[in-house]
Amino acid sequence: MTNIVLCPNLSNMASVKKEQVSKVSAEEKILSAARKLFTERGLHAVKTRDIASEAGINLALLNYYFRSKEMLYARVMSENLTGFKRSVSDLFGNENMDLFEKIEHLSELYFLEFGSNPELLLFIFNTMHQNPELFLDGDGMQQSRMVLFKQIEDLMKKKKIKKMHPAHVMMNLMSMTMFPYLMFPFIKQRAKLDDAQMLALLKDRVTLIPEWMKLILKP
Amino acid sequence: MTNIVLCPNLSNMASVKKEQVSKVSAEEKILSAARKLFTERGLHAVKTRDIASEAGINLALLNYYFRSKEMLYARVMSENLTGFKRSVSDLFGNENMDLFEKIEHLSELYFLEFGSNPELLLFIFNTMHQNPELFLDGDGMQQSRMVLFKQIEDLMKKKKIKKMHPAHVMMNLMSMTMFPYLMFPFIKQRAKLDDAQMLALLKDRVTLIPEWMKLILKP
DNA sequence: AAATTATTTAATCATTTGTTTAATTTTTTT
DNA sequence: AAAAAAATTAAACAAATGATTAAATAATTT
Repeated sequence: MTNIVLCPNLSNMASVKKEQVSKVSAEEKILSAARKLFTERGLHAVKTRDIASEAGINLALLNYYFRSKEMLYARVMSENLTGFKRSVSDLFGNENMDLFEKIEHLSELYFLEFGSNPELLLFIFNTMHQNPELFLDGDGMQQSRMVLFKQIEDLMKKKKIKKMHPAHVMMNLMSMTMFPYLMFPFIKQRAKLDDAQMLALLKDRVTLIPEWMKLILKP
Repeated sequence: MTNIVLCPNLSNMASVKKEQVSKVSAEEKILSAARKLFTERGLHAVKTRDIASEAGINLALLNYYFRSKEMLYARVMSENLTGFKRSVSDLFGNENMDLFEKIEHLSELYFLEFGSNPELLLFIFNTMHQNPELFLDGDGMQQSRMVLFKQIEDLMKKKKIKKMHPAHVMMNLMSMTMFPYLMFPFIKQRAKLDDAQMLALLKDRVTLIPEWMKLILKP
């Protein structure tokens, strides 16, 4: 009797075999295809058959490895988010770094993460709206934001920076760093730039944004 | 023989009857429901049956009045876009208004348009990515942008504003005005604000953004 | 090598979903 | 009021789609 095993290794990525060196497993192929298609088109516009054919595997393997389309989507999401969320949380929560250092690092973090892959931020952005529950802040993120907010408010009390609602500081920082990646194809087209020029502009912003933030915040 | 008429008044909104005063036509109900649902969830996540039940009408009426789901979507889109695009185009192209006046007006335009309806900008944003062809600039918009760009470059030549790529000026302006509406629910939650407070913040930005832009652009 | 387990496949199932049909009711026109 | 047109409905259709099955193949273990 063939005793099939549903979802062989959903939680552990081990499955290290002796001679798989250059061979890409079906599971990996599915994940890559899913990442690509979900990123481009979102959950509902992508059909399981699209993923199967993009991955070059049989349709049934998708359910064999990931149980359902939704679980595959959640998996891709989770992978995309976890690392990035922790980077941001660590940065915001760092007590040994002042506001302007954090602005510099955040600006750079976004460039490194999304400069070569702008659709990824769009994907995250869409998921935020479609599955906000995946974005409920854990304790870590909440504490980290508290640290940052306190830093902002302290600087205001000491009159080191202009007095304004801390949300404005965050909105401006986030706007200037994230928005260009979200609008990538349109800015590219409207400003008549090629990929290299666009990337150069985004790289410029890594140093420009902290300068602009200083100008905005200077008392 | 009952000679049914497909798509009674797709192009003309006339259909003025004698005594429909307070009664909302099925067509209007469908449009409202479609606007609401498409705005919230996008094209693919919304099913025709969702629209029918939200509108409280028979499923077949959707096709009777709008031929297909896609055509209904296009209709909603077109309505959402046309007016707003013209406002922006007119503003950008106005030769009798200088850069900073335009910044002030744009900032206000966004607040008036999206302050009470933030999902609308999200909808437009999603459509930009899902149906970029609907956003191909007409001649009007292209010329208008040219006017604005020329103004920016002139000011730079005259050393009235700092020298930087005009795209940065546009990106910063657009970022600071649009982004908060796109992130509305998240900013609200994370900054622990209620709707009134959030609206007040957005209203503050109407005057703050032009000031910040001046700081950024001051040579 | 035999037995066991894991992977893969083609075919099929069961819903969902966009659309259409044909009949019925309501409204308007004659 | 009768006739015609328009609006509405319930039912059904056809295609798409997520998921499952059972059998076949490959890999691993004993």
